[in-house]
Amino acid sequence: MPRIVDVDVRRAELTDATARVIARSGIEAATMREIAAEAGWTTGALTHYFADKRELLLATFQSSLAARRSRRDELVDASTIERLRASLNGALPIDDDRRRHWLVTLAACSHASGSRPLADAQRDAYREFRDYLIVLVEEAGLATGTDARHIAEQLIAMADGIAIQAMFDPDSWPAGRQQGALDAQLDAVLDSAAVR
Amino acid sequence: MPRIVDVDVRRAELTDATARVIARSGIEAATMREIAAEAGWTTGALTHYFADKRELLLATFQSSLAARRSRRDELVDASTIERLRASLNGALPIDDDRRRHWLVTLAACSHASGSRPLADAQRDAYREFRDYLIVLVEEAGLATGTDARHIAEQLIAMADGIAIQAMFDPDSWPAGRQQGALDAQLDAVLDSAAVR
Amino acid sequence: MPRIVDVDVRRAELTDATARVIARSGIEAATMREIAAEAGWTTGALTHYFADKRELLLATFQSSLAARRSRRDELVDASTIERLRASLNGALPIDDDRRRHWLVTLAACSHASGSRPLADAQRDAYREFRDYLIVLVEEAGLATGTDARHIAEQLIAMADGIAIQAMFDPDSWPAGRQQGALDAQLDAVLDSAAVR
Amino acid sequence: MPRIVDVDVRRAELTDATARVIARSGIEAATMREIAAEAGWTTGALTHYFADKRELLLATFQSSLAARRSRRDELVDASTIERLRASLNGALPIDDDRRRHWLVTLAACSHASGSRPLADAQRDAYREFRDYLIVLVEEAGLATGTDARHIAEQLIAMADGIAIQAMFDPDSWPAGRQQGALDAQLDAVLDSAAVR
DNA sequence: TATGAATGAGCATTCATTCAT
DNA sequence: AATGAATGAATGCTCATTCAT
Repeated sequence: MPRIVDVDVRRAELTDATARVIARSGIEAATMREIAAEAGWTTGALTHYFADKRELLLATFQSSLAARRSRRDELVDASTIERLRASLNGALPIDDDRRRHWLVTLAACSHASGSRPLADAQRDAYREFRDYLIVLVEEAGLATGTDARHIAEQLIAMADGIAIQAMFDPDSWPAGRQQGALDAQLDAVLDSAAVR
Repeated sequence: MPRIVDVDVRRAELTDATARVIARSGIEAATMREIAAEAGWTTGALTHYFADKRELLLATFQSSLAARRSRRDELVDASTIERLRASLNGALPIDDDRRRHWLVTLAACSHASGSRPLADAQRDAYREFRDYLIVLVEEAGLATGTDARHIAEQLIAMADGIAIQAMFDPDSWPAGRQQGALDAQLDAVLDSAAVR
Repeated sequence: MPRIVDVDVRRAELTDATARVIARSGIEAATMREIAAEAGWTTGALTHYFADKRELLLATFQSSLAARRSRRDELVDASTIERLRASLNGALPIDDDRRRHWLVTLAACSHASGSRPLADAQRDAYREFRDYLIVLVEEAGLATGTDARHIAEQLIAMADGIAIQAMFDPDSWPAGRQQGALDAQLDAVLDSAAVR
Repeated sequence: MPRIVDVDVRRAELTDATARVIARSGIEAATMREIAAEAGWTTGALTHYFADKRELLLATFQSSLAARRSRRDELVDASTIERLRASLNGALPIDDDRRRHWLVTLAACSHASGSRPLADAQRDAYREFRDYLIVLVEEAGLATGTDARHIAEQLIAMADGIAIQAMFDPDSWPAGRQQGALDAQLDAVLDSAAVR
């Protein structure tokens, strides 16, 4: 039983190391050697936990997604609006973790053309997030059905759109500006939905 | 009297081939051999036109940007609002060209951590687009100064946000849905700006 | 508990293989593939022991020098004059080992213009030999100070001069002729020094 | 008829350029492109004058030898002893031309294992020089027959031996030291021959 | 004659992967 | 479980050579 924990811990160490390497030096520098060195192991050790590199990359991407989800789910006690706001905030690259998540996501995206499982994981993660937001939108009484979906999609677009700009031009987009822009747009959506 | 070749035309053929390979098979499959084969040349020929792979990738990205800009600038005779709408539409992956541009952009993004010139090119392209939109926003009388900038940034966020979703989940985002979502949000922005 | 390998032994195997290839087919034929094949390994294995080709070539040259030095130092019990004679003999290409050493040295020399470490190694090896001979010349009571140095340099010139001729025209210079010429000149030097 | 002169002039320009590149950057840097650039031509032009690289290298070596011979033969009016002294001096790398000749010679030597014509040219050049010296030794009345040959070989060994040391350690062997060492040894040989 | 575009084999090197220990 | 030696295919790139102009 302790062994099982060990394996998961070790896999997490390795996917974290992978994410750090990708974030620091780009996907092309993320070789098995470099990742192993970052994690403090040898290349051979990696193969005990991941059959091959593709699997490691996929696991890294999924681990990054899981971390984002778990951050989001910590707020289970907050109000619906607060959870809405917080889960959108989670999409902004406003700290190292979130910035790393975006870098891993973009790396995965640029490999997705060549890897079906990666493309599927990416699509499913997006859909999971969208569905999560639809529930919140409905819970908050903003809209229902197709309208709720459109609002959820609009909210994701807002957050992702700001995030992409911040990734392209970090100097122009310090954390405060990102959150300010997101809050302003979110307020506008909430207002117009409330009016209706 | 050597064989005369239009260097710019040849370079464009090669960056186009590179973009096609990246879009079709992902950046990791974009080897010099594969690109050469796609272009109908041998690897050695590539080095006549690009010193090395990094230069080819940078040129491919810049060529993709230039194509997007030239599509945008064709509308020089249209009204300000039409040009606004069209230039945002240009950001949506609603046809093969635009979809390819996004794939090249994301590939460049995942390499930017390891390549300063690529990161700079990406940042500059974003700023150029933002500044272009600011002018349109001011021309359209929607806002001036900082407000115009914020609106421009909001518009980009909307378009890029929809685009990213469409890249992650193409099946959920046919061209019509993308444009519908963008138009709806754009109308909301225009309305709220008009009210003020 | 990985496979245990004596790194120094393996490095020596590889530099020996390199020297054999250089001697047999010339430096331009000494490719990583050819060397690996000569050693009975694959190219990838070379990189476990040498970072790159330049390092392998430098190590090969230094190994060749070390072998020559160790042959020389075996005669530690002999008389000074015998050691003098023997160490000069070591410079003549009178057997496969010594001939190979000269070929490696000349190959290194022709690469030295493009490789500072190689040029330095060559210069240092020459100076080490000269200083070794100076000590012997003084020990033998032939001369001291600057005179000892000039005699040492003259002795090296004699040996190297014969060696170079033998390398250029092996057919005219069988082992016996080389040693005969060297002995005759060495005797003349010893005589004239004794007279003084 | 003027064309024929042109061809020889052009070939000489090209072999000179080759020698300069070899001397400056080592044989491995002596690519066809580099040589063509050094000569102020394009690679294609080289093939008009030399069938392939091997032929160019061989011609370069022979041109370097011819230059050395022609320097030697300018002294046709001098005394036998002066011609002896001067022709040995010609072997010392005491100026750029002579130093370049040695670098070309050593480069050729390191390629000779892989090129029979180069090895033959080298051997023949050595024999030609030896025979030239034998004639001078006999003319000078120093010795005849086998003795003359041995003296000639000894003189070459002296000069080449000093030259090799000067090539390995140029800092320790300025022109003056080289000539001083050669003169001293030459005097000793002349004395001992005169005595006999 | 001279160009320089184009070739394609060959190079050093990298890398994911395997496997004996 | 973990090592690291070894593999060998694949990569980016170089280069002598060819050839249409």
